[in-house]
Amino acid sequence: MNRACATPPEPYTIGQLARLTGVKAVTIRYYEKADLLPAARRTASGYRLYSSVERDRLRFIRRCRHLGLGLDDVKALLRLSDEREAPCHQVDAIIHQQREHVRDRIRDLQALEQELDRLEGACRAETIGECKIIESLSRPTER
Amino acid sequence: MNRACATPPEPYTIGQLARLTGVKAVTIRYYEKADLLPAARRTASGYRLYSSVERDRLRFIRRCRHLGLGLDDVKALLRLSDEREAPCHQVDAIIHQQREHVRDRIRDLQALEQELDRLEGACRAETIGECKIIESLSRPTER
DNA sequence: GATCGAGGTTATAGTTGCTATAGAGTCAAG
DNA sequence: CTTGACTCTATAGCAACTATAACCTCGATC
Repeated sequence: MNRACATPPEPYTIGQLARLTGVKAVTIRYYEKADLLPAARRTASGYRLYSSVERDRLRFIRRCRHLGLGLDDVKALLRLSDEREAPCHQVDAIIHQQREHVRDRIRDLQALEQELDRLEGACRAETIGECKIIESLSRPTER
Repeated sequence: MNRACATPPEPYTIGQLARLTGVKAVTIRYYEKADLLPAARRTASGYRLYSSVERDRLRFIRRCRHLGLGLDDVKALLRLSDEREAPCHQVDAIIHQQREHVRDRIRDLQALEQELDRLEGACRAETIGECKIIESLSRPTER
């Protein structure tokens, strides 16, 4: 039997939850400590036990992280997602800000890419003494 | 007199070097500890003293960092830049790899941007209960 | 000569989001 | 009853700094 195939019955151990969500057990414990997950119920011997509630919460977290959101933003979204009557502009704001963030980062990286392109095309030499790359990196600048 | 205007005479204190290179004094000390800079000469009272050699080295480092290179790569480039007779294909390789790296990262972020665009356009609701963003983040997935 | 502010020194802890390690206990199967 | 997979805790490490504390030094001013 492949244990990855069948969905185990509730409650889940931390390893089962890890397999169900794609979040490693160590990371789950870390999330608990970081207050993204409530302290888990325990067996008599101290093993953590989880239900589908935590499973869904973890999947939510994983999706947020996949969007590049920081844990603080994830925490905010988790809190917000529980208040179904609250206005959702705060949710919009977090996503919007993240988009701006990503956009800026892309622009930065594209500038970087150009610079690296330029640099990579520059070296036609055999030795470092003649290498345009090193030369370019060593060239004096205003500052 | 604005101390940022006139270039101070050598030797430089750490603060002067910081102003000359745009690298903060704390970071300069950090670079020394991280072996990117040799241990500085000191005054009788223990102040670090620098010359134009370190100034140029720091500018080199700053340019590399600006290209997104890690300190290990910077260290390698610094070492290579001193061997003027050595072949420069290792230099090329570092720059090339970094370009690949940046390219990959851009691709990742562009996918992210699309996803965030989609998400941001989705919410037409007033309350979180109806918010498509939260819904989208909560939706069950295969894993 | 006392004092003041700017600048220097060290060592240590914090940042982010985990990951790795050590050393121990638990559980189900053979 | 032993094996092996799993779990527990606590601690340290990663990258590349940044922040803090507590102290020392320098040049100028009163």
